Amino acid sequence: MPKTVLNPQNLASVATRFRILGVPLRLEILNQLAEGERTVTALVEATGSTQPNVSKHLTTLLAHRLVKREKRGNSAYYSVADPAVFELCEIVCGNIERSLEEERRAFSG
Amino acid sequence: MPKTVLNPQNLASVATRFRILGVPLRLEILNQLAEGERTVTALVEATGSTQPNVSKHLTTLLAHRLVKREKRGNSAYYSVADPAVFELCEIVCGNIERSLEEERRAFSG
DNA sequence: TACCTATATAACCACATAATCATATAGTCA
DNA sequence: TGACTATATGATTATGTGGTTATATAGGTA
Repeated sequence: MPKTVLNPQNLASVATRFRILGVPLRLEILNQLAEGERTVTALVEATGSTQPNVSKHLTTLLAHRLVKREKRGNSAYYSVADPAVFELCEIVCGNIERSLEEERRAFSG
Repeated sequence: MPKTVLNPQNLASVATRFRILGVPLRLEILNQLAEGERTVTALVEATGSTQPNVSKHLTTLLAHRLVKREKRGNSAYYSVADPAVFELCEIVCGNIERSLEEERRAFSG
């Protein structure tokens, strides 16, 4: 199964997608969008970052199709393109938890 | 559920883990290790990269507990620490496939 | 028209890091 | 011991990119 997943043609694409997710602010944005669509302004307030920075990350997320964009009136409403990304985060959290647990056991002997 | 996963304390850890996976050569290494433990030399040959480069990436993967290391004789045998990482790749591939399919549909009308 | 708000973008800086080269370390075997 | 192999590491370079500032664009409203 992994061999199918990681064949040479897909390898770069997969790596790119991981790299996109490897920025805390972008994860925070996606986390906000998990609760529903949000405007840029709302995301700026929620994350505490600057408007150009949030906007740029949204552009990146959009370019890689991790979010969708809908312009209504004066605002741009962003939403998660594929909720499956959250499964990723859960698996990663599971990974980390197991790592830490193992580390703890190794420490405690 | 996503809120639990992406709480502020874990956000940086999760992002880091994604960033570790966001390098093609590291994915290629993990892909090789999916078939079983490998020495550094074997990974150098399989990937076509240089020995110091492979060794450095293995050190990174080890530091973040994505691989395990066992020294036997003159060689170091690396193996995957947590097979769950391959689930990540499958999900990402699913994401990408759906994106491309959507793009294709949008193009074909 | 003019003014306000929301969003995007261009220019720039600073930093992280992937890759390379050279070298060091460590184990094996004669 | 010395010679060989395998692996790790330090120094260096080059490149990518996250963040900031300033500005541009566009829609709404008077």
